[in-house]
Amino acid sequence: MTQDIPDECRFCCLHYNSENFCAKLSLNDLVELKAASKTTSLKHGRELRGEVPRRWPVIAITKGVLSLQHILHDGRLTIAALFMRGEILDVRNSADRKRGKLIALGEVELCGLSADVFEYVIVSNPAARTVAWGNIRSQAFRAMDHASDLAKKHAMEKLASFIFECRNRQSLRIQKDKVEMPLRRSDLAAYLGMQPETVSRIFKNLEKNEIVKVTDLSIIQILNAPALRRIANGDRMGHKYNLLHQANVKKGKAART
Amino acid sequence: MTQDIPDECRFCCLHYNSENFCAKLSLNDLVELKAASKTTSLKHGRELRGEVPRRWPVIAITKGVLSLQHILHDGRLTIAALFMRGEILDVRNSADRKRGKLIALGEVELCGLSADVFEYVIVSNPAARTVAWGNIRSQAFRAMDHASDLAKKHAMEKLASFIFECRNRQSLRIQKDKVEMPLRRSDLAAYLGMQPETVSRIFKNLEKNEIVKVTDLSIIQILNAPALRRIANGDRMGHKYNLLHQANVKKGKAART
DNA sequence: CGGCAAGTTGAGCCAGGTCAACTCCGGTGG
DNA sequence: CCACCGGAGTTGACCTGGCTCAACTTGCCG
Repeated sequence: MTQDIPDECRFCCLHYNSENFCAKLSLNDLVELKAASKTTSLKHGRELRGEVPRRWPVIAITKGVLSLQHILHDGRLTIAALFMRGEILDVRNSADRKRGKLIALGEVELCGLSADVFEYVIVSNPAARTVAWGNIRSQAFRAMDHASDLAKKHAMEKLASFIFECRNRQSLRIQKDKVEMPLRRSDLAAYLGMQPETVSRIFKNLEKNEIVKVTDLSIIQILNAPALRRIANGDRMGHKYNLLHQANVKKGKAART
Repeated sequence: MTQDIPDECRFCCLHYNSENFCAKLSLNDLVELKAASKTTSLKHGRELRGEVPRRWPVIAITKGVLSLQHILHDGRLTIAALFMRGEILDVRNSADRKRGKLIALGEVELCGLSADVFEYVIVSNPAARTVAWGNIRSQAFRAMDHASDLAKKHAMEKLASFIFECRNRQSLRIQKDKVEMPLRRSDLAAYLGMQPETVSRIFKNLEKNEIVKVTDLSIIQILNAPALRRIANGDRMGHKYNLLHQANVKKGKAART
């Protein structure tokens, strides 16, 4: 009896994109994994919880952006990490850590995999293992990069870094110099550890200096990539743009040396 | 021909601590892995580079603290992550990412493992695989937690969180209420995204409020754990301690409600 | 005991947070 | 078709936590 690729998989980026996990599977394994999986979708702002993460704790994002949110006692909210299409998030044993909630930013579709079958695939298929291992490693290193951005960069530098992060992560590029930001301003602020007001001001400033152009609130066109790169890397030269308080300057405060 | 546990392994925490990677290995595998490994030590401030990370890219920390440092163009330095005794750090393919340097904080000893033999063990030994996978997952989640701390917490809250992080990570506890901080103040500041001066002021403040007592610059005694916990969690109540600028208060600024 | 690095203390300042008002836009129903 | 509403984003004015710079103290090593 010959089996065929399940329809849901055929049009799923984890399968048709040859670098992703499911693309590495044999037909048999794919069918088996599919049988032990559960697809769901989440609307903006909804939390992923309940049966899905408990019974299918290896979560492959097939569409949209899933965020890991932490909330402090007094209500301050941060987005600790973003998970985008093609990534696999392993939430096994997440009960024992009282870590944050998984909240959808925009429309999210995902495919929960059974831990047992996932484990079996990891052992039997070296290519799939390499992809999965590389995936979690890049999550770790990305989180570390992000932590170091938050630690020492100024608001404008963080935003510049994030534009590049988006560019690197997005699978489908619309146009060479355009980057899609699949987040609302307030979520962006929560991820970068700043206020929506500040995000707005920084974008305005970057536009005034003709470094980027914001077309659609979620599409950023990079006009001056080298300058943006310098800002992201914390070059002192970027400081000449760092004029959030232009008003003060106009009011007559002396320009710095 | 009967083999014995290699001496170096016998007294290594990765082996004698039953939760760690090498403890899960059969004697044969242990001997084989040892044969394909390379131990080194690094003095404070030295970078791990050259042959070791290239030829033995799976690095098990057996003693001390290794840091991943990022440096911005204008010299600002951050510690993106800390790797402590018992942890395994996988730096395969780290060439293709222009990510930071691995710098020893204090005396570090480590055991570099060959990628091939490590991979073989991962496949053949489920218990070892679970440990290694769990290890990298906790690195990822810890980095995310840290990122979210850096994003929204105040200096005192970050420091309080870090005291708990140290307590949770340290293998050997000296005394119930004492935590060892295996970092110098300036490294601590680099990890928490603040200035050494600020770290100093915060410690002074915590001592004045009898929440902790600093005995040895690297030993912190927790006097009031619930209060420290509240501060770490961002409870508003913590604000009553948040008086870095006591001078201003003394000078007559009105107390807040 | 002398010299250097690490840590501490003080004074002043500024980047970005806070608060409040306003604009923009998509959806809804009369 | 337009008036209304509510949430997201923007703008302005002001304030403050923590950075900066500089001077000082402490601890460590030869």
